[in-house]
Amino acid sequence: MATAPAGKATKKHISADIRRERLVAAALRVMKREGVAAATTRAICAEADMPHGAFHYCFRSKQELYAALLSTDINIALDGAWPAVTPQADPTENIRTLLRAYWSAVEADPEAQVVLTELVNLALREPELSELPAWEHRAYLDKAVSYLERFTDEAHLELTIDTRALAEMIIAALSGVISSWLSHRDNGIALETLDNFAALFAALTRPRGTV
Amino acid sequence: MATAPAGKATKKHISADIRRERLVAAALRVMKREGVAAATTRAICAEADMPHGAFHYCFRSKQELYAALLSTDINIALDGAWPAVTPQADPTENIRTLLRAYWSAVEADPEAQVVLTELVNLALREPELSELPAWEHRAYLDKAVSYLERFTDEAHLELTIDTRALAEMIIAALSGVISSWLSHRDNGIALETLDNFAALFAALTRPRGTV
DNA sequence: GTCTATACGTGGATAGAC
DNA sequence: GTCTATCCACGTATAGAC
Repeated sequence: MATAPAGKATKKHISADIRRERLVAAALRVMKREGVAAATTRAICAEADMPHGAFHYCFRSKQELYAALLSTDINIALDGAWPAVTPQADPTENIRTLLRAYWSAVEADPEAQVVLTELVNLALREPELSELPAWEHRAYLDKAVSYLERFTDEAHLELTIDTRALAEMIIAALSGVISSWLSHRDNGIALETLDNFAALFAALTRPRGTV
Repeated sequence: MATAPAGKATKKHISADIRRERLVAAALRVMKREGVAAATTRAICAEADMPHGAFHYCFRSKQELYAALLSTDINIALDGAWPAVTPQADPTENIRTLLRAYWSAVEADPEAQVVLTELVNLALREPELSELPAWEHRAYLDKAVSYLERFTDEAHLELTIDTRALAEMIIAALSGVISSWLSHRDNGIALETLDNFAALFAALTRPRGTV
């Protein structure tokens, strides 16, 4: 921030932080376009219009870049996917809205999903990165739990199943549908399956106070 | 088969077919142990106790090996996972048995699942292999459909939803639970989630003839 | 801090002796 | 058919001039 007066540098002087951001963004573009395997340090630097040497004074190693991608950049797109509750509407409709909101984020940027699965797969093999998928899963789970709490609260419902257990099912349904979609690439089937899941999940709610 | 009299070869003479099988098996072992990325042609040949040069007169390219793995070797482990129906038992129990049978195949060889997801991911990027995941998905779907038909027939039930749609949900639930499990590695949660799904899916059945 | 040039290892694939 | 030796491209990472 306040450390770069940038006086009389012979070459362009860009703060390392900004360079990091640009490299991460460039990496993501390359990965979406050509796959994680094709995102070599050379390709990433070229995409970011930087010399190859820049990579290693922004990141100590390539794993550091993977970590940066997994911990920040990817999930952002899905952070806004937890919609408002409409108390007067059907439980089914509310949950369907939830699942559809998530799905439309996927549909809006399918390549990001492919990259995400590739990165998670990669991370599961690297001991230094293997906790990131676990964190990510827990983050999603917590998001789902707090949505369900908000939902049951505002719609005056209660669950006939443990909240966390239902959240786990929702996450599984979402990632399962995505996984199937990656194979068949049929948006209609994916959406229909999610709608069917919504109806099932709604059956696990009842008006509060009902015995 | 009948083409190798193996007369006076100076070096060991093994039919190319057998070599292929051994290489595929060796590749799978290496992949389970160290990941798909580590399964180089050299590592595979070393694992199979063959010289490196053997690889390329058994397979034209490495992609051919990937294809062989994806189309035959991996799915076999899960082929036996569709259990018998117990007509006198609960629908929930029958579906739970189905999901649990699949899951126990996963639990028996978790590394195989990791490898499978890695290979599918890889195949999704290679145009020449990208149809294999689609085929695999359809194969699972068909298996699930025929199980459901057998199930509803033998247990005198009917479905309140399209058979194929339910099959799609079952596949999604299974792969979703696996995907979550890859992150948290908690067998208990996975099994519990599957049991919960079983109860939900059973709610989509009713005794035949009921209006 | 920035960039060029290079080191060093390893990948898939092949040529050519046996 | 089989195996050894080699080719060539490309990966990450670093040394060292500016």
